[in-house]
Amino acid sequence: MPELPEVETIRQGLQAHVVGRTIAQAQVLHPRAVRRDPAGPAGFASALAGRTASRAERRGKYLWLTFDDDRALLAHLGMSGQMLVGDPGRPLSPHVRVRFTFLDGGPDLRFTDQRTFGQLMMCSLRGGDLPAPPANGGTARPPCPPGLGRPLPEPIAHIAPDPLEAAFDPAVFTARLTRRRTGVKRALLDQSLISGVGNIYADEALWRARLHWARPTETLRPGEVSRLLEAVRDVLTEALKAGGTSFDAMYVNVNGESGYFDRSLHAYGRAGEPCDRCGTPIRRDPFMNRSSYTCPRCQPRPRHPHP
DNA sequence: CGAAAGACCTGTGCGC
DNA sequence: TGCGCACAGGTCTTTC
Repeated sequence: MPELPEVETIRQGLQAHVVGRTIAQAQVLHPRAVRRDPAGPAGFASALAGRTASRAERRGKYLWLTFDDDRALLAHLGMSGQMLVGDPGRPLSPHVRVRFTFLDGGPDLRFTDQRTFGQLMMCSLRGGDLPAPPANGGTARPPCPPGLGRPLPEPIAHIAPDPLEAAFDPAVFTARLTRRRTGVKRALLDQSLISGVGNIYADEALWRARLHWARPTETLRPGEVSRLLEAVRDVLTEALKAGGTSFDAMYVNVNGESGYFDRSLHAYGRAGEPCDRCGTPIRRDPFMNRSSYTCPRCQPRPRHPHP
């Protein structure tokens, strides 16, 4: 599943292979892929024809291409979304939802999404200081400006900063987290509190921080919160490092199910296998219509778990 | 505002 | 063989 590290890898791929090229045509092959775009499939397509992206940016699991008039193409990959760049003549797989061709006749871009939870939409950028134009039409600006208050797509104004961006404030996060009345894993998955973390990396971070998923947020001590935050940062950074080389060929397979981080997983999906720290079998619990994996010894259930 | 449940999707693997 | 069902799970919407 594409979480922050996978989405960042894709962003880098789009920056390298799509930014700076002029779109000839955007073909919507499945209307559900643009269901949130108020202009509909035809409006979406006509809004993109002839445009040239200036940057590829990301917050949490969202990524977007910016254009020079404060409009943006916003993308979320959902559960199974992929961005594929390759020979425009290759066969069209059945799950391609949107296809972009370019005036240069080079590699096309295909948004492919088996389970159709992902989506694309055109939107406006709001807030922050608008980006200065590139000095000489090149890549003068960093691809993902670290500054506070950078412009964000309007539809994701409610998405909190992710822990790898400069706008992330640990003090603000800590205050908001401990004010919650819920379990710590629910909080980690709440993208309006902290973004970029999904079920896999939530379990991994909790395992590293030795915290149980049902631990009530209001009982977390400052040291535990900083331990958790460090674990989240570490797990995301390491996964990014492990996957960061997968988007450099002409045929670019940028997907979230690559499993390149599988070998490094300590908890997720390891029910019954021995804990890498203490050897106790990892346990699987039902959680929010999915699963949580914990070491019953390293991550003891709290006395008063949040239901 | 915050918390929780339901809806949205489809391919895979399992038991019967 | 074939059928139903649990499972995978991120986000938006609705309800309280």
